[in-house]
Amino acid sequence: MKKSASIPKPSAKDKLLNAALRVVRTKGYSGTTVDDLCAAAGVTKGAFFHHFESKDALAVAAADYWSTVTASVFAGADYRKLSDPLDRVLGYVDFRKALVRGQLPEFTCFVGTLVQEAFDSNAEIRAACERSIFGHAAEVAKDLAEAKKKYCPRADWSAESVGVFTQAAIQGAFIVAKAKDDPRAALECIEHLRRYVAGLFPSVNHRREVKQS
Amino acid sequence: MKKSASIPKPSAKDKLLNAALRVVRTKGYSGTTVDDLCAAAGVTKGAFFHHFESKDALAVAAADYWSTVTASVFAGADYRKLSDPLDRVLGYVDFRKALVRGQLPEFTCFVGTLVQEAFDSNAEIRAACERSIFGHAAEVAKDLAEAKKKYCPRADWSAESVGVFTQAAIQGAFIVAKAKDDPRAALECIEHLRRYVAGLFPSVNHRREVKQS
DNA sequence: ATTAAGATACCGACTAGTTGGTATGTTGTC
DNA sequence: GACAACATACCAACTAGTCGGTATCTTAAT
Repeated sequence: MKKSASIPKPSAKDKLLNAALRVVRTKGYSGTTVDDLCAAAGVTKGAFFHHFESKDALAVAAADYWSTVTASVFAGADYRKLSDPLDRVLGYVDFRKALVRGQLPEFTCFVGTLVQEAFDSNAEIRAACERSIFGHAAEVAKDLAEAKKKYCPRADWSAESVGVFTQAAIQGAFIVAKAKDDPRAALECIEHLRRYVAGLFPSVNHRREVKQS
Repeated sequence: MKKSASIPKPSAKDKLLNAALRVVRTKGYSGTTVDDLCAAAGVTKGAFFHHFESKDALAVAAADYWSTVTASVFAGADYRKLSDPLDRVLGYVDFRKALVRGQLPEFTCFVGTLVQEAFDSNAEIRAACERSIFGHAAEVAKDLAEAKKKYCPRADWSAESVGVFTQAAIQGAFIVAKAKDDPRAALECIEHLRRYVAGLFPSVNHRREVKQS
């Protein structure tokens, strides 16, 4: 769609999408005005409505954008290089912990925030959030399925379902962290998630947590 | 604060609080207007601002109201009568599953929805949500602490932390259900939570799930 | 190489409708 | 008649979206 070589300077569209991720996670979707987004992106309203039909259309685009941004973050993470699938699964959870840094709006989930507000009012936004969350869950489930096949093929849980649960637990971790205004609350929750996932492989002598860079 | 005997007919204040629980869970907090709330409650704007200083003040009151409503729901549930603390803990999780019925806005968490939007913009709302979530988590932690003392006093997890995690997992379950627009996604997540909690007591031969009325 | 012509990207003043909140009644009860 | 509990009318600020306009980039014929 757009040549990415030579860094042509960020377009208003890109700036608006990035601004949306930041501002919406801070103020919520309804609480974010189009003017807020334009100001944060450093563009005008004309630019906004040149690139997006409506505020809701931007939300859909931003959710899809979030999917690609996060996909590349996880694709490039160190734990992906581990050869053992269970190492990758636990490495994923540890990586999620490592991502909990800085202020809350910097590490919480854009689509998780968005879907809370839009699930009932806009079907297209909800669908975009579903793609993002369940697409990511499916990636986690791939490693889970491999690990299950290798270590406990007869276990009575499905990789898909556990993959979704990892996402739920992490989303919930963000909510309690917001309620307490303390990122450490999220970390403790993700610790429990890790313990649960490790416990799904009772035959394995669990290695220690892999430190993330 | 208010005498509850003899059912004197619902005041505008009560109607507004109940309307807030319903409407905010459907449309989100910023997406809900004062007029929406007045219409849903069947009262006028004058009544609204007679009882509440501002929309934000109503949010705080509604969060505290949510705390009392939910506290009485759980206090009156059958699982509370079980004598064994671990039975009560697992009965709690099963009860949470049983509450997942009807449309999404009917069983999702008011304060979970609210804090997502208000954690950064209004400290009093956030604090009210913290009281609600962590107060409830502490109730769950009471039974967890008793169960731990009875069955595995030397286990390396704290009842408080697990109590908070139960809330996180349930909040996350609601988010994935909203994303998928399917309550069953929440049920599957709560199943995983149950498996995790049960697994914290490895010495116990786990009984089957208690059916809820 | 120049130029004409169209397309794309962007600007910012403007508008119609909405929003939280206010000012001023009215009603019933002690 | 004083006070609480509402109701009605209204407003100033804000909000999503529009619209006429300009700058720059693409294409292709000369």
